Amino acid sequence: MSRETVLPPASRPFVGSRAPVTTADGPGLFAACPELIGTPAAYDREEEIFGEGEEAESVYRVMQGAVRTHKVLSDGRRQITGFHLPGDLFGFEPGEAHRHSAEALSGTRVLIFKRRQVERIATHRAEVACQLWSLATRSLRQAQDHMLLLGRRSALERVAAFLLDVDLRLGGTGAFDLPMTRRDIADYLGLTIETVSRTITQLEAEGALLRTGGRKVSLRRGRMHRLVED
Amino acid sequence: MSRETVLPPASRPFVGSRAPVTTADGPGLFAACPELIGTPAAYDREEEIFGEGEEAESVYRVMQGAVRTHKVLSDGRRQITGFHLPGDLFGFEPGEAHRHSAEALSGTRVLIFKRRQVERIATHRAEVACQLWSLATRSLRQAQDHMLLLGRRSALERVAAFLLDVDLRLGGTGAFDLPMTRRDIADYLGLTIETVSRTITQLEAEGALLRTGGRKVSLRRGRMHRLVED
DNA sequence: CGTTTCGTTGAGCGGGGTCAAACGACGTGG
DNA sequence: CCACGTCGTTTGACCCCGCTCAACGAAACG
Repeated sequence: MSRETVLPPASRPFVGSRAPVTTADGPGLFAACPELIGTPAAYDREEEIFGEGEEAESVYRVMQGAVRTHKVLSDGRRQITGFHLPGDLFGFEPGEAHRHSAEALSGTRVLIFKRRQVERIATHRAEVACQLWSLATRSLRQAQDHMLLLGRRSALERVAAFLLDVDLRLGGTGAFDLPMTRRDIADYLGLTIETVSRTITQLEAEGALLRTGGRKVSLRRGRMHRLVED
Repeated sequence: MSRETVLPPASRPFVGSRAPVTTADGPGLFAACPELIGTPAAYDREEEIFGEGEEAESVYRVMQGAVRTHKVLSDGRRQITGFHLPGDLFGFEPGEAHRHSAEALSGTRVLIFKRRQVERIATHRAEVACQLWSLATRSLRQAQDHMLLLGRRSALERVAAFLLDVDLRLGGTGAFDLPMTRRDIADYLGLTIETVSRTITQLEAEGALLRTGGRKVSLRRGRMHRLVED
């Protein structure tokens, strides 16, 4: 698998973190930890970053692009457990092996941290360990919110909630370009691609969004929110 | 709300942890931390331990009995995010307020730890912070497994997987007493009580389990496992 | 251009939901 | 001790949301 081919122009083994990382975990994880410098890497669209069962030797921070993590059943049914956008971390595992697979949704740049090194530092620097803790706790909360969605919400609510969430994480302007396919959305929401498609059509018919070509959408966030209605 | 009325005989504000806590997080969380001694408390069946929105000032460890944590939508739809058996911890939150409710399933004893105190200790004792981290990561993994179940498994698979899981957590003998109602099971599995009931009937008809009165069941674990497959 | 992948739409079906009734295990009071 | 009410569970009848199968349109790519 050739890395770094589809990627935009510019330096490939790029250095430092100049990406607009203003999301999630504040001013950057491990900020208070200069000896922890990630190794930059880049992945093509659909390229696997790690697979289920592989040894979990690294953790990752998205700098640019987007990543999905998922689990699969033996018959192919897939559940995407999370999308990771710039600023997000992923790849932490409690044991020695990954219990997920991870792939890049598009040309994606990440910083790689050695798991052993992170753990070693955490064992003698409480503030780093605390960061890891709060990070994991935040992911846990997200996971629990998603359980409510998967267990108890209708297709319409799922798609509406999803679009609002992506909008928020992408800047909250109400207009954005979906970084994932219908299949990815379906496998995240526990639906089929047909249902996702039909539901988006329905949302457009109800005036809750506008399809503005390709994967671009523009949300009427007021109407959208009324559909989710906590 | 009268605490400690339905509970078995014996001392109510009971002291120490004599319960058979051999589960989950090994030889007891905070074991390496003698200054962290939990305050014992007891709750009746169906009694609320904390509610969504309340200030999250404590974390809890189950010593005896069982606890459920859940989220609800405004129209009453409920998703149980976890059952907590002896040895388990619950009540951690990333923010200041609980984003769940928690109730006792039956007469239940817990140890209460002050969140502030735990956090204070974690900030200067890396090993405690690491324990918290690995705890959260383990919960996260469970949550992700449950997402796969909620998003992609059939009713039969859900119920079978659930029964196998409870069996395992209750000792793995194959015969046990379900500590929760059909409603709780349904709200955990994203089903209705009718579907849970019908599915158990079906499992019995297929010879995968035996109903041995009340909530007692006896699993044919071989057949059961073949239904979950993966 | 043809080919492939992705997205949309339609027709029909079925798994699981809804509504309703009856049953069994308890606990309470006559 | 039994009549009665309550609550949890089971079962039946019916229906609908979302899945399946299939065709077609629209980009992306060689």
